[in-house]
Amino acid sequence: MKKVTINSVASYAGVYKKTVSRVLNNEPNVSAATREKVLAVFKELDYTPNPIARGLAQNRSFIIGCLYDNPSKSYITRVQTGALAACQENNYNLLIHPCELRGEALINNIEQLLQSSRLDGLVLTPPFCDFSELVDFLKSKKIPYARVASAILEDDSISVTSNDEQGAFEITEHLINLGHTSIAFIKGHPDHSATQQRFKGYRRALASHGIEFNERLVEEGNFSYHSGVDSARSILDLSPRPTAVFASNDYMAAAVLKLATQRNLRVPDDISIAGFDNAPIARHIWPGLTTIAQPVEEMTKQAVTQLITHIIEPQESPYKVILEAKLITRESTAAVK
Amino acid sequence: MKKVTINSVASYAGVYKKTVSRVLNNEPNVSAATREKVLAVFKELDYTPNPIARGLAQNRSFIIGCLYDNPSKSYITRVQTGALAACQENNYNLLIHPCELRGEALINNIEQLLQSSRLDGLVLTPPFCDFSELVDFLKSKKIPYARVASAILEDDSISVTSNDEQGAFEITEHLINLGHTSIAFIKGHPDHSATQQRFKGYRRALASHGIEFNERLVEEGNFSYHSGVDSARSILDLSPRPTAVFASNDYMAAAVLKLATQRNLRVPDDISIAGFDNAPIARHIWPGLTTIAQPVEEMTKQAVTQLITHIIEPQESPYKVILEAKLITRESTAAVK
DNA sequence: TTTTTTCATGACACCGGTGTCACAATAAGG
DNA sequence: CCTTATTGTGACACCGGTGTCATGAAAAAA
Repeated sequence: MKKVTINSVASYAGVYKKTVSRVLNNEPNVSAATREKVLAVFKELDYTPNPIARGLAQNRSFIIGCLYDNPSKSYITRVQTGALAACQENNYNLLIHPCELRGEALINNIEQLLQSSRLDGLVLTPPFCDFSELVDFLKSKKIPYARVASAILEDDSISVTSNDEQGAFEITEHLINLGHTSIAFIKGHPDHSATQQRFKGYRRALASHGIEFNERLVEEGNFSYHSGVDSARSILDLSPRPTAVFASNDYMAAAVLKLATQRNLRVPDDISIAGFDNAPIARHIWPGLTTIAQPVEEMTKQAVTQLITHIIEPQESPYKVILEAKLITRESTAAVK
Repeated sequence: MKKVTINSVASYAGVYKKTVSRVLNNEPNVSAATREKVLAVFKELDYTPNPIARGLAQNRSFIIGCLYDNPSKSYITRVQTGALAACQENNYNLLIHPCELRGEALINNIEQLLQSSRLDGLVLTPPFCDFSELVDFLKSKKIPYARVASAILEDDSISVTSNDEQGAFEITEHLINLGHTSIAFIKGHPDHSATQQRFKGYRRALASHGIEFNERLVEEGNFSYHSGVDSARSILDLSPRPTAVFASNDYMAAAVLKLATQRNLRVPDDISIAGFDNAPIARHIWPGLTTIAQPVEEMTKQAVTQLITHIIEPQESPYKVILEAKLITRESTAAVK
């Protein structure tokens, strides 16, 4: 495999390399005949432009960075899938960068990343999407970024979200419609805006059905399975025991299910359990979890597509979309007996 | 943030840029005084070399590609974690590239990837690590690669593996020691070498304990949860029903557990279930799954570290390591009644 | 002390593209 | 038919580093 460079193409086609570059970039001011000729040589020599050289000349890397700090592996892979789809369509590459939001030197870490990799832009997934310290830093450095699943919409940046509050409202209402009035709630990680949103939806559903909010039914979790176990213990120890539990994600819901089963409670006969996210585990366990499905891949794909569009040619008005979340009922919720 | 280039550093330090380059790359033939001076300027101007320019000059991209085609999200993220750890230590970046082994044009796809991204090397995860068509292609193109969790050790390339056969032997023996003699087995995806290895270990354990192998107890799966459901159905329909099931991974084992529970079988009292991989789901369900834990992150980290070492300076003898797998007993297996 | 070797550094081309401008050829306008 | 725009292409510097070689100074050997 001898190297095919722009120079070899140029001499082979009998034109100057700048002309080849013009064809490559679909620039105007190239005669149709020349364009055809060069394109034919591309085919014949099987030429692919060197992205590194291009990057050097244009000060671009054709790489997007994806920031995450999330205990849910399934969420991460869904984000990656969506981001990769967008990247591939645009001949971009994806660089993944897990790091801790509360790490001692997040900003330094990111600065280091940007300096060493010359990323063209960043995708901020929860909880980074709502971390103003980081967002402000990126703004000051003029690094393009897009936010996925953020609760903050006022910001003048690219943002693709789904409606967490509404999803939580619907799943709570689903429980209420099944006759439940004592519904425990497990919160997510306080750094994630989804945590507040889902809690709001839960409270709004209670209020709109005239059910009094009871603080003792609320447990603090952090989206991890382990935190779900602790919360579940507190909830199942309550007396009277709630007839339903709504956990802010499926891992914590799975933890409730596990503990309930260990205690010989029948789900959903003795207690209904609902989750959020439609993670794989929701259908891998018995009974399957009633949950809310969010279009995570689609959100991320749209966000990254817009980010790349913006990088290539800065847009006047920021792209903002809110996608629908959908209730999925499985066996873990049933009418109260 | 004005740009700091090698030229600005050079003029600031009063040396020629090549000298700066020498300091950057720790080349010999730089006087201690000059080196100190240049290093001081690095600090003062907060200089970071531009990897793109470097890449152009050295025809390198400082990017490793990670190939996978795996239904297990937890496995993928573990691989990524290990690979990222190695990359970060060496100032490399990781590019992830999911693609289908049996896709119509895998080789074309990979060729395209290599041409467009100028990757410095590839990590092959199962099932790619044992796909000779791809390995031969990479060899012919002289693309450095490392294989993770491969069963083929004869190859003269970097390979880090754990002993699947031995792991399967141990977990089968664990069941036998609990008194089980009728142990069903669910195979993995036929394209994965682990599938054969685990099956071998299962058979060796049976043989070494004088238990006759029964073909009717073996089901074909493909590592997906869904395939586990189908296999589980066949196994639970057998009469007499086996007293234990060993599934080639935890997702399929979880499927067996789900179906058994749906049919009101008690696990492990009525039937023991064992998995493989120690995926998160193994401890997220009740009863927790007895399984084999492999050091996936560590394997990948070592493989990538060696790959990078090899890229920087080709090694004479290929790096080969086999790491230990470990039996983890949980509640899903018990003595036969 | 003279000659040879080693060492530190400079000069410059080069990696493979893109940006800017000059210039000739062609098309449009008066 | 001549002047003025427009268009297609070439020439060349430049992006920010590294490779190669020349050269002068210092150290080692004769």
